[in-house]
Amino acid sequence: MGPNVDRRPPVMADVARLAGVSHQTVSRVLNDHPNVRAETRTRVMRAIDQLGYRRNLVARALVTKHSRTLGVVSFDTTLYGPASTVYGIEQAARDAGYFVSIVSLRTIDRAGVNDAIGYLAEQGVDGIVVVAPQRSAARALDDLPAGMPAVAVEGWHQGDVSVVSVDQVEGARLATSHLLELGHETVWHISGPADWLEAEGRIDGWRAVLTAAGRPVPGMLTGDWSPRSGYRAGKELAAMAGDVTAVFVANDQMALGLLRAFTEEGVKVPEQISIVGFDDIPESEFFSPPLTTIRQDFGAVGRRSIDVLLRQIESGEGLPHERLVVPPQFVLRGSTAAR
Amino acid sequence: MGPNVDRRPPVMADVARLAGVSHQTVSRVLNDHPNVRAETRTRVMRAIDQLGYRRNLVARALVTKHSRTLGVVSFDTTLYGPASTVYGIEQAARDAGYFVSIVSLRTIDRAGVNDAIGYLAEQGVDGIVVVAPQRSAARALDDLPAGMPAVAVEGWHQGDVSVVSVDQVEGARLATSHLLELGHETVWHISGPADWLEAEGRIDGWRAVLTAAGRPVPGMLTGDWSPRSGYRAGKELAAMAGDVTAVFVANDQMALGLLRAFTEEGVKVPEQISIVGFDDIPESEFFSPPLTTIRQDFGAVGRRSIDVLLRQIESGEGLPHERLVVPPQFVLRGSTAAR
DNA sequence: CCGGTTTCTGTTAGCGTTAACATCACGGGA
DNA sequence: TCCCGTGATGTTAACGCTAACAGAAACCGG
Repeated sequence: MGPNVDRRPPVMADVARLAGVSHQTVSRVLNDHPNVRAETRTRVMRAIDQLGYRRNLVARALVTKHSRTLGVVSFDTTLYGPASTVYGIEQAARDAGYFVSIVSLRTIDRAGVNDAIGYLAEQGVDGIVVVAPQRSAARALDDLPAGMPAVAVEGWHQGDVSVVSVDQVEGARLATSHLLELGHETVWHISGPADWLEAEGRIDGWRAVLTAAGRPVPGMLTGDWSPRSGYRAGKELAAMAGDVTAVFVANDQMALGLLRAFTEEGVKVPEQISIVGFDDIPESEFFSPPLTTIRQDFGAVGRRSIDVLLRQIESGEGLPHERLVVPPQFVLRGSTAAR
Repeated sequence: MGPNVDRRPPVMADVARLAGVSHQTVSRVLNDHPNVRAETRTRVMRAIDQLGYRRNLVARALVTKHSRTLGVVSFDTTLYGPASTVYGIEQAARDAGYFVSIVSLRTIDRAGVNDAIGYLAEQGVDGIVVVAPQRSAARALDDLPAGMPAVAVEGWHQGDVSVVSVDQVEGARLATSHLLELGHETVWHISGPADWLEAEGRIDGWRAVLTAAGRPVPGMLTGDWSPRSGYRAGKELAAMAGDVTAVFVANDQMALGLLRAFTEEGVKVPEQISIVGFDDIPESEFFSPPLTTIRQDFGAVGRRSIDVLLRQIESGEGLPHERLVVPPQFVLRGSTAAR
């Protein structure tokens, strides 16, 4: 059927020939250049979908030096937090007309993050978002390729890179004060793993409220974010019987483990012990009892980070680095009660 | 400091000049071409990291016609299932030396999936994985760009595209038979939403076991995968008092909602009603009681789909389309008991 | 009806890489 | 000694697109 029997996909020149114009005119039509006669435009358009032509963005990127692709480096996108953040990033990027190329690290360390950034740079991304919740990962941002726009999410700030994050310290404050206001003498804390910035922020907020109120700061248990580690901590706490009346757990999954351990040990929540979690995962509302927790708006974090990044890209570098903080939100449910 | 004070990143020609060779030789070194003298190779290498040169993969893709990038189209990567699948895909792809470009759809319909595929095709991906758990989305695969390697995950098979999925029917069989073996007269089912292929498969397996055993097939309740919808179903079921003794719930999140509703209504699990879930999310083990469920190995699904896709890409089309099924696994915990 | 805009379209020259072919030096067998 | 194969390198021409400039056609006021 006609001249188009060969396998090779059509290129601009083919469209041009069919429409009886130059390839440049086709380019103009595709890029909404104003100076094209309406009739010419429709003729080109007709040729385009007659041939099923799609423009080759690789060739375009080569000459414009913009790929309209953003790189995202993240850690274990199986977890609710990272997954939601990346989702927010992807949505915001696509709304702005950008593609998203993802590198999801198994283990997160400086070298791994650096490699990932390197790959993305070779691939020609216009900017990079690094979801770097760990100290070691955050440090990798110090040696970004020169002139590469970048944003750190939940990252640590010191160098010259913008950071968007939820105010962890404030979240921990909300949780701890709530428990004190209910009349508890002090609040125990099950923290996240050591190297994590979020874990540190939550510890800081918890400790700050306690000392400001002149309360004793109990020894702290450390988990790894998993329900299982919360379960182990719960067993330990349950053994301490009446000493413990209130616990602030660094995330909802560990809180679930705690709840389970308490159920097994016959400890009643919230009658004997009150619990506050962190994150507000979709399940929390249906725990037994429903979990009082601190909500993080991961979607907002993702969107804001793209805002910051695009502003950097489109203004052609030179912008001062920003530090954007998304406020956490207290969510009252059934796992806390007055002492 | 020397000639390299300008901002423009170095290109192959710069490296060539510094090493005193032609740009083609630099290309040869970079591509591990055998015919390069060892001494020349090291000279080039030295020049490369002296200049901090990185090769421009966009230019490379333009001439080779291979971007070494794979496209992934998915739906709500906030959910554990899709998130885990995409994670598996990304890991497998990177191990094979491919990048992954993701489009995560808010709502999934034929037009949306088609657009996404179109964008990815323009961007020059070498192949596409579509996580298409809905009938409507699966149909979009019928009009893939000609010659574009593709794989559907959890998709529907009829046209000429390979499919990788967990055997939903078998999973539902395992769940239902387990409950019958415990002596329950029949098994109720809370299904997933109508258009979803996974929901359909689970209904089929459930119904098949029931009719094969000559048991009555109770009316079916339908949820939307969310804990809340499970909660609503749980309230309904609780109202039916002694009639219901066993429930197979189409996913773990809804099972959690069910558990919560039963707790509120004073229905004891597993004493009065046994429950089996589906997915085995990390939380299930710590529900009260720990949930008996059917595990889906999402990571394996992701990896297998990349296997299939790469085989297609690297053999230069023409391969027969495959249908790969990953077996589900029964996980016995505490939410089921003998009648 | 003429010079000077303005609008439309075409021509040419890259972007940075790899493919294909050309060249050159070297070594070994006839 | 000559010739030819082989290995190492260089030269040239794409890849498909946009930018920059050039030219033609249409328009306008004096």
